[in-house]
Amino acid sequence: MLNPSFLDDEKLPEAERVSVLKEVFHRNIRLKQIQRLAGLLAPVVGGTLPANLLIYGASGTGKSVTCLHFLETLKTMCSTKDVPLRYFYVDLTTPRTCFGAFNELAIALDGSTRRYRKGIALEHMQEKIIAALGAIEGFCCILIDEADNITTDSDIFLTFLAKTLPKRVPVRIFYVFLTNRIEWEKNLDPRILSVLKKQDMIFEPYDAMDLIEILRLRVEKALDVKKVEETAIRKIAAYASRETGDARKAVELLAKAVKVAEETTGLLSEAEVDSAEHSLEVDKTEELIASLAVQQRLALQACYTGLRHQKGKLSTGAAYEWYRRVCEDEGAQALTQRRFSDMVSFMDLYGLLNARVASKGRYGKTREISSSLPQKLVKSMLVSQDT
DNA sequence: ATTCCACCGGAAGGGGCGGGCC
DNA sequence: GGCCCGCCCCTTCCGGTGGAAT
Repeated sequence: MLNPSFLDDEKLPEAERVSVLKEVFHRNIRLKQIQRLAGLLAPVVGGTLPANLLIYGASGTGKSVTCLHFLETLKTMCSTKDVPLRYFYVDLTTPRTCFGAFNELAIALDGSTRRYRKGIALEHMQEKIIAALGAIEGFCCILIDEADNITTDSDIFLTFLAKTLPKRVPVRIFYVFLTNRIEWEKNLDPRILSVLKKQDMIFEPYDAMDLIEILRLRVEKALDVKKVEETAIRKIAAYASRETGDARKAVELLAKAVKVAEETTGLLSEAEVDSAEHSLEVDKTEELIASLAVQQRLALQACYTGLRHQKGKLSTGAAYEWYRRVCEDEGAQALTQRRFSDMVSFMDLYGLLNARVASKGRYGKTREISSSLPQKLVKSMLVSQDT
């Protein structure tokens, strides 16, 4: 491995990240999307305010990077025509409250890195934002990533964007909202929608060909190309595109496969990819188990201890008995069966076990709980929790 | 057809706590 | 920093349910 950081975006310095992205776009990936963006936002070059834009697309389809890249080009185009354009990026990737959203916006606008103290009145934040925008002229694009991620009072935030802000500042603003939830628009206040006067656009997931290009680029940057088989890349792309077409996942899988290859043959072929796929799945499950709440972990532990003693299926009642015993051992307060029942359905939902309701006629109706995890994982879980 | 088992899963209400707001 | 309200977790209560048994 020559330069492993190219397999992990988090570790890549900003400048490198940008140059990698440039190359992605040079290879004509996302070309269609860029052309559509251009079609919709082009008016600004001629000095007209374009409509606001709402972009849908699953995560990992390159919405953010494509938009950032495009806005950068748009900016240079504008400057050759003497149209002043600035753009700001508001990242709501992690859920924010209404206040938090204002905070992010303020940070993006005034360039400060520190977050504003919480406990400041909302109006104060709004004034800050207005002041920052009041200082600039011409056009301004605000790119709001994961706009659906505002947990509370998103109406207030959006109303401010749509109504208050344009009135209070001289700069002419247009927005680009990114979201991966198609139904977001539906739970918005229709009045806000009408003010926004927006246009929609959809980002298709990457197809296998796109992913192959992206992976090749990473391989060229990060690895000794001779040690990577073309078929392996294709396989990764196939895995990723079959699932969601998420480029991040594809790169993640590549990284894992490289790790596997390093530990074994030193050569990256299809076999390593398969093995990486598998171990990635195990990692995810372990992570999921580790992140469970205490009670849920106890319940899970109880189910699998029960299943060990009684092969096959377990009824809710029996599982609950095990659970009470486990709780006693651990010195924890056992919850009610009602709650336990909910936890079982929860864990079924997350694939940590199978639980389907079945009627046993005269002998009642219950969930049949059975294992859905590989034996190895179950063992390591029970061992690690016995300690 | 009826009974009845062993739970399901909705509703309502209590209580603790953490985040929003000043 | 401190207060307060909303949310989440939990319990209690209870009507509902599919199909073996009778």
